[in-house]
Amino acid sequence: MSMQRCCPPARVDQAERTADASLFKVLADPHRLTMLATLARAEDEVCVCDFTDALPLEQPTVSHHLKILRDARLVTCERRGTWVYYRIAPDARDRIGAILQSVIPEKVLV
Amino acid sequence: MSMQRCCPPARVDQAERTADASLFKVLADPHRLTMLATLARAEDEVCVCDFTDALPLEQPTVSHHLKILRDARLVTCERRGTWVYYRIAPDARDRIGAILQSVIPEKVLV
DNA sequence: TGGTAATATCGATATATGTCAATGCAACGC
DNA sequence: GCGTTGCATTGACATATATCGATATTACCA
Repeated sequence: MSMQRCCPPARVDQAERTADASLFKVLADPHRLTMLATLARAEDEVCVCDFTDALPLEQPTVSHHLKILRDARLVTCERRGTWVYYRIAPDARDRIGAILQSVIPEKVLV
Repeated sequence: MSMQRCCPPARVDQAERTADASLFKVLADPHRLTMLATLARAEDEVCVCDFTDALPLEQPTVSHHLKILRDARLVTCERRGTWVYYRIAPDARDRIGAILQSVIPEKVLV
């Protein structure tokens, strides 16, 4: 007897997920998460020097991570004098939440 | 005049974020997101062969990605005969949502 | 104008990651 | 047992990423 198929073929999701994966990639570093958590909890903006002081990273590395967060538009920045101040983007959480919802939709009880 | 400090020093978040970052790393690949999205939408379980058929990846690569999802306990699997069937872990969404909440807490309107 | 301080960028390097061919292993049918 | 099929593992390789020293840039102050 010939082997039967394993099962009715499942529909594999066809949505393009490259951009979503890219955003998760931005989140896939503990120091960037620390930066985001700090910015999310800050009353106001946070100076780059605070990160440089507090994180176990050299200044170019801090700057590198901030650029990745900027490019992903999860944070915004503003220079005042020699200093640069960062804020979390107002829609940062919603953007991540929306992606999570699109990948694993919340089951609503009927 | 001497330059003043940039600002009252901000408290940089001290929580350990390595494990959180690791979970986001698991999500930081478009093919793994496709697998999760497929499993999340499946009525029931999904056979590995469906992924091998539908994704533009060779079988060892599919197996590699599934192992990463397994190790992160975002999916479970069960062998029946020659075939192996995967399911999304029941707490997958909640675990990711909890991390998002811990990094960027939702602002509750007062 | 010249010096200093804060941040960004560049270049180099070590490590991590995605991919696949080759191989191993388990289960099935004959 | 033997061949076949589905999936996992291994090993190799190319690319991506985190990190840092060196340097550039910008703004301030004397």
